Amino acid sequence: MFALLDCNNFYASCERVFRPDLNGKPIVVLSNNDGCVIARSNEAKAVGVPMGAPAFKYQELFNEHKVNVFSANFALYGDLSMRVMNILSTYCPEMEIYSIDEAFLDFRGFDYQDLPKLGKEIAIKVHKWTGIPVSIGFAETKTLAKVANRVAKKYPKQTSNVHFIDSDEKRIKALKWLKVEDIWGIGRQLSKKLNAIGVNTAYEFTQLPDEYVRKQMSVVELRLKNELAGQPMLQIEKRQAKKNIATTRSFEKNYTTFDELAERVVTFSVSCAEKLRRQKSCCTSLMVFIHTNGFRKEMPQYSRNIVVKLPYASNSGIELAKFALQALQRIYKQGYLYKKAGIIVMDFCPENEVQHSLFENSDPRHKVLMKTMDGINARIGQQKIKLGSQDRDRIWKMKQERLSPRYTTKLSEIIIVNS
DNA sequence: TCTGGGGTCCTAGGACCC
DNA sequence: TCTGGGGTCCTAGGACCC
Repeated sequence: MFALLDCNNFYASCERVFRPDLNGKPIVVLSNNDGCVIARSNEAKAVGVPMGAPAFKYQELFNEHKVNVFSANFALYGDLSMRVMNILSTYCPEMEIYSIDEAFLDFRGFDYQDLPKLGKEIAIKVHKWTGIPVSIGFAETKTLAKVANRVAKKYPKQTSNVHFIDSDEKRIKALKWLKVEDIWGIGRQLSKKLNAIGVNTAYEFTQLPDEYVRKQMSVVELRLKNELAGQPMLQIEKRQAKKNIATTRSFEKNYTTFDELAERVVTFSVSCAEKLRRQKSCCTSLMVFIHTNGFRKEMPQYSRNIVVKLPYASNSGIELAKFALQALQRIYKQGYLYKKAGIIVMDFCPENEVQHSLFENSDPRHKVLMKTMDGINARIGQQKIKLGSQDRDRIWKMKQERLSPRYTTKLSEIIIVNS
């Protein structure tokens, strides 16, 4: 049996942990710059706030239903996520942290355990110890565990937040209930295609011939079909080094000059370099992109990206910033209102296996310098040491008007019980 | 006025090799 | 008159996930 544990409305639930007065009340959490809705409590879903809703368009609805609005507080969510995962790791050695609020557990071989009982125990303990409510689905494949999890979420009372698919009857019942677009791995495009040929439920999808799925779709969907039929095709995956790393942001206002964009590009490069060093990789190419606000159709639009191959592998913020700036120079055009920019670093190699070049190499002094900078920033706070070409005063100048305290990671913001 | 950020995998087609 | 068969690597684009 595989289990999938998923935290219910995770970000919204995090906001409730230290604010029990918000239980039963609608909550939404907004993206960076307080742009759009990225999480909703059940009550917020019930009053009709859709996922991804632009906050400014829904202000009236928020007011009308007294929706509690929060800016994303990733320090809090990350810390609570870690606590949840720590508890899970005490139950099962084979675990895959699939996202900030989800984990697969491999219970194959737990033959003498009463898994239904264990599942309930896990759900209760996580809730009790962290304040985060969770749902758990058990089944013979990861994809079916996802399905089971959905059932548990949809029927919390009947299932006590834990659902088992342990017979063919239950499997078929769940698949007949599940809409095809709700299958893990079937998105908007594929469900449109499937609906067009009369396939509306997960069960109907499993009845398609293999060759059809393989030809009309791809091996991924064929794997999915087998998984839904109860044949495990996916295993628990070990945490792997990333193959791409990105730092991209929308700006709080439009930028016009090269210098404004350059500062952002340098800062994003420094951030990518830090992330590279954290996983002990160097990159050998990088992409810079800039674009105007695509939502403002009446404005002149401009959008370009450029990929540059580096002459040598590097994870030095100084070097990446230098190459990124050269790239920016090649794509920047005057006369546009820029809304977003980003850096994506690609083509990695391990930092201790860098192929040296005969003529041009990464400055060896940077290694020591970066280590020192990382050390200082780790000790006294992010971005305390920066490059001269970065804006000294700003951290991420983001609009975050509804930010909750960092209850668990910042001593000065700890909750006061009685003052 | 205001619309997020960060990832992965697969396929088809072109260029090239012997 | 007749024009093979088997590969690899790379890229862009499209799909998906949270």
